[in-house]
Amino acid sequence: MSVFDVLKERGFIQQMTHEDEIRQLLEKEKVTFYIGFDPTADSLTVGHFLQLMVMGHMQRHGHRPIALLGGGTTMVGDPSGKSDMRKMLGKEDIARNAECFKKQMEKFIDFSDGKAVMANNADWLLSLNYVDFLREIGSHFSVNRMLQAECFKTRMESGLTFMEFNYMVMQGYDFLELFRRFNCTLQLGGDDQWSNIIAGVELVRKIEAKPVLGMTFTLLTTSDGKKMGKTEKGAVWLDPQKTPPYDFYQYWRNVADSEVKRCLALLTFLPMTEVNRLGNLKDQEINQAKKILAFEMTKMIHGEEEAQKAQKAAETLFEGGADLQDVPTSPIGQGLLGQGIIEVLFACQIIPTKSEGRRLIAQGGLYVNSAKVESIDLKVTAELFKDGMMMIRKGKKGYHKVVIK
RNA sequence: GGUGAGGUUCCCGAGUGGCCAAAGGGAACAGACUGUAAAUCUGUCGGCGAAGCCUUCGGAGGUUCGAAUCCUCCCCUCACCA
Repeated sequence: MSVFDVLKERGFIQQMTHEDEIRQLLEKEKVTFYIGFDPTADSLTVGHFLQLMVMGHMQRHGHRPIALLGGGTTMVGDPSGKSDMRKMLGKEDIARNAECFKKQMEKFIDFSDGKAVMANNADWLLSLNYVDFLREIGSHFSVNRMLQAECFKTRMESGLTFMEFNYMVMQGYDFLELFRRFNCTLQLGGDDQWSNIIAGVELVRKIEAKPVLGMTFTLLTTSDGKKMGKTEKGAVWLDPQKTPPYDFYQYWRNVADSEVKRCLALLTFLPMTEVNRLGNLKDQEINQAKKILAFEMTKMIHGEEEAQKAQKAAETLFEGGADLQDVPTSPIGQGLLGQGIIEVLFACQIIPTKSEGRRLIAQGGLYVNSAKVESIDLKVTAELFKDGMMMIRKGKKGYHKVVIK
């Protein structure tokens, strides 16, 4: 089975510039391909992870991935699919973010012995000469055509700066550079990158007269079209500092029934027979599939040990048990003893404001050691700490352990 | 640069001198129902609080007993024209 069939079967593929050529190429040759990642934050997200899964599948079938860090393109910012211009990032921030990306990627992709390449488009974009670039590259782009591009559509109403308008040209140029440097003949990316990918494919074909190819993958969205990987706290990050393994596990443990199969196919390496079996479970049974999804993903990203911990903590809290060791914990100082419950929760950042704490108690949504808090006047005393800890439950699933420092 | 339309609480969007912490919708949170799911229903949804107080409607001033609403200047966005 070629990697093309694998990607197709698992539901990755969205659009292709030349379907037959891509299929044949992937079956017959070892292909060097690239996916670009713009370091706009200091951690990758699950959206990036989907791209890394693709890289993983490709690499397993002997193809050579290039992970292209957008040190140059991030200076400009991709307008695709965004309704507003992104805040401009400084060079130092971008470089630091790129380092973070790099470290995280190395956990999933094997970069040893040239099995994969890490590149950064800052290396060629930042030193470009404006006029030379316009003459050599800009002359191959038709503004008339660019304006038709899907990725600018939303921006044609709300406004698009010339800076961002050039993003497509820069990404097109990336492909040309990678083709020249590494004989990279295939660009992959999320479906929001379709316009940018076409730009690159056409540019290389015009200048080099070589049949390079492009293909996009499904975006990680829920069935009603919303982006997945978002929580009330923001994105689901791969960095354990930003999204703790327990929260990460819980996110996937709680995905909607209708997403389970898709997530298993896209975000794990489980064989499709298993994915189909698990994804077709019904009612209560499908919780098994969610546990496996959550465990597998946590394992890939945070390691087996963390995955075990997260799973154990979750089972203890939701299914009963004694081992509370791995539940998220907030330490408090001695000085908070005798204070009101709201003060303590606020200090632990379990509640963002005191008003919200009051509201929570008024609505009966706060529990201390499994007992509903009836009054906002409850004082936190030493008696509430059993075995040195106080269990807080916010709503149905927000568990926190509070311990005294 | 000219002309026109705008900038409202997380988002969309009403509000054009007191009844406005500001309609409605979305998101979010809590409760009921459940399977740590979805859908549905109910409640909450600026902050601090016992009442009450404080901060908010692009920014800075001003008029007024009283301004998101009126005036002045400034900043920004969009459309058409140049």
